[in-house]
This record gives sequence, C-alpha cells and structure tokens, in this order.
Amino acid sequence: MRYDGAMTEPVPWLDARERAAWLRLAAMVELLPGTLSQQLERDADLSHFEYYVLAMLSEAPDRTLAMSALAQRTNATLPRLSHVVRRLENRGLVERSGCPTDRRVTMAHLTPAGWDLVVDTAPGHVRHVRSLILDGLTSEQVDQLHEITAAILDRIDPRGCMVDFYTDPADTAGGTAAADGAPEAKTA
Amino acid sequence: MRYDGAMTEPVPWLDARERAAWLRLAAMVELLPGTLSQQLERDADLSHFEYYVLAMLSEAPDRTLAMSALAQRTNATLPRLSHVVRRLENRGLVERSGCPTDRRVTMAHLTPAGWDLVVDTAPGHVRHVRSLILDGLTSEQVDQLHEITAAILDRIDPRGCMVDFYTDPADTAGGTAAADGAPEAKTA
DNA sequence: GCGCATTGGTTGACACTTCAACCACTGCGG
DNA sequence: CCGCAGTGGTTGAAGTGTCAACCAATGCGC
Repeated sequence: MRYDGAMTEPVPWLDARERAAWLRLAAMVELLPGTLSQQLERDADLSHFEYYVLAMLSEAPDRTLAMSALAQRTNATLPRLSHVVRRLENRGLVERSGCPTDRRVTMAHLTPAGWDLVVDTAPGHVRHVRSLILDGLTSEQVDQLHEITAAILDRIDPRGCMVDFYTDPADTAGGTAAADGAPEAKTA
Repeated sequence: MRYDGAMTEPVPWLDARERAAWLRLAAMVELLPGTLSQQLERDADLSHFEYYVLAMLSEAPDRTLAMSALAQRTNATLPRLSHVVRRLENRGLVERSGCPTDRRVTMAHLTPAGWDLVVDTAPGHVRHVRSLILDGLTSEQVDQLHEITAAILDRIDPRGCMVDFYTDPADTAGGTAAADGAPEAKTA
C-alpha cells in the first residue's frame, strides 16, 4: 500500500505560505462542525445537520422535498439522510409519504411542529453564525471567502450538486433573510 | 428548549452576499473531510486524522510527543486521540510509554514502520491537497484564505491551541517542505 | 409485453466520535 | 506529612456516519 517507492515526479512541496493557509483550513474544518452543533444542541436538541435538513424543508414549496433532492441540498449521502429523517420523524418534526406519480420516491414534509422549531431556532442560529464567522471578517473578506469556497467546491464536488440553489440573482434584490435557509417568515 | 419566544432584539439576518458565502463555507466543511480521507484510505488505509497524528509525530523532536500535546496539534479531544492511538499502536505504527518525570503523562512515539508509512504517503497527500485546494486559487487568494481562517479560528478556538506552531517566522526562510506536516526528509 | 439496467430509497453491520465516569498521579495548603 | 483539588489519560456505552447489500419501481430496447 506504499505510495510509490520510486521518485516518479518531483513532489511540489508546500511553501510556508501555502502550508500555513492549509493547516489553518484543516483546523477550521475539524473544529467548525462541533462548534456549530453545540449551540443548536443546547437550544433545540438538534445537530447542525438536522437543523440544516429542517431549514431546507422549511424553504421548499409546500415544505416538502423528495429525499434525493433534500440530500443534494444538504450535501448528504442518501443513507445518512434516511437515518436522520427517520429520527426526525420519530420526534414528530417531519413526515414521510410516498409520491403518487413515481412510487420509488419518498417525500419528506415538515410538520407544523417542525416548522415551529425552525422558526424558534433560526434567530439564535443566525446570531451564532454571525458571531463565529461574519463578525470577524471585513466586507471584502466575506466576498473573498465566497470566491475561495466556490473555487474549492468546484474541485471537491465536481457536480456542484448543492450550493448553487440560492445563488440565482432572482432574490439578490429582496435580500433573502436566511442563514442555512431560515424560514421566510413572510410566507408563513 | 425554544430559543426565546419574545422578540428581544431584532435578528441581524444575513444578506445575499453573507448567505452565499456562509452556505458555501458550510458545504465545504461538510464535504472536505470525506474527500481528504478517501485518498489516504486508498493509498495507506489511513483516515485524514490518523495521517495527521502520524505527521505531527514525525515532525516532533525524537518523533515523540505527550498525548495532550499531540491532541492540541491535531485539534482533537483526548478521548478521541486515545482511541486512535490505540488503533495505530495495534498496527505497529506508534508506541506508547510512560514518562519518567511525570508519571501521569503518556508519551506517543512514532515507530520506524510509522515513519516509513508517513514518508511514503506524504507525497501523494501533498499532491492531493494541492489539486483540491491550492491549484484552484490564485496566490492572493491563498493569502486571503490564510487571513480569513485565522480570523475564524480566533473565534472558534479562543485559546488558539493548535495552529500557531508552525507560524513562527523561524523557518520561513528555509521553506518547510511539509503539508499537514510531512516529515522533513533532511533530518531523516 | 418481456427482460434488464438504472434510479430512489431503506436497512443492518461496522467504525468512529462523544460523553461521562473513572483512575493515577501531582502539587499545594495546612 | 496528610488531605484534596486539579491534571493527564483511559475506558465503556451510546449516538452517528459509512458502506454494502438489498428491494421496489421505472423505463428503455426489442
């Protein structure tokens, strides 16, 4: 399983700048998920991923989405989503039902209780995201972060599955009032 | 467990720019760990975290570090590290031994087999990191990434535990030839 | 209309992380 | 020198993610 004993090509080692940037990125990727989940677990007994699932449903038309569509929007594999939705269903936050037109498909629907939970949880979560990420960055850095993450995602997730749902300039004018996709209160 | 029913303070919602940057960051944080581990698992049957542990040991004086020091350098909790090191020890890549001066402390030492594995694996890993992250960014963006991640880490990890070990300008001149801390071949 | 590959989704087993409890040791206050 | 709080580390149980296997339904080729 060794990589390749012979020196096939000179390895383009990282220089100090690259190394420092990469080590910090790695540290952030390691630390951020836990930090995000802590606040949500305390306030709503939800992991960040669970919140994400509920939030995406809360924004969908009819608060309903096919499992595979939901998986794309949440960057999850289908098995993972299936397990999580089952747990959320047991808590009465989500309901599953078959799709009449294509009976392979399972639709996930946000219940009123699930909606209420998202509505109650969103403000605190937005505040938390703001205080962790955005408050420490200048306006230029937010734009830079946007560009950089877009570039990296292109290479990590070639199909660009997720991520580009809310990039459409349609609502750029109105100013979407959501983090992770908080519910749009007006449509409630 | 609802967040806070009453409208205490107006929630500073995210605008379109902030939201887009945040959603991409969240997606990246979700997707990157798996992508990183895949390559290492294929080439060396190591998760990214396991590689990180071996790499940090490979750079330490005498290739040895106390468990708690190693935990800091790898952004891990002590229980997590303890489990992982036990597995690595079972594979003969690491050895544990008591510390004579403070008998509470456990020292973790990289075995020759562990060293060889890191040496063989590092080039492929560096190439992978380069192709995933750095090749898609301009030189300016690498610096921006450095600044942005530093700012975020300040807020996530107030104690700044890890991360600042290799920021010291001492070796900026020599150009450390490491990603995640690959072994410094010259010292071998 | 009959195969058959493909899609959508679920399940169970296994691996890993987290959390709380716990033990051993240190070092400080009296 | 004793008691005790704090540190360093390990362990086992419980929760979560991943992977492979599987099933049902679709729709295409013929």
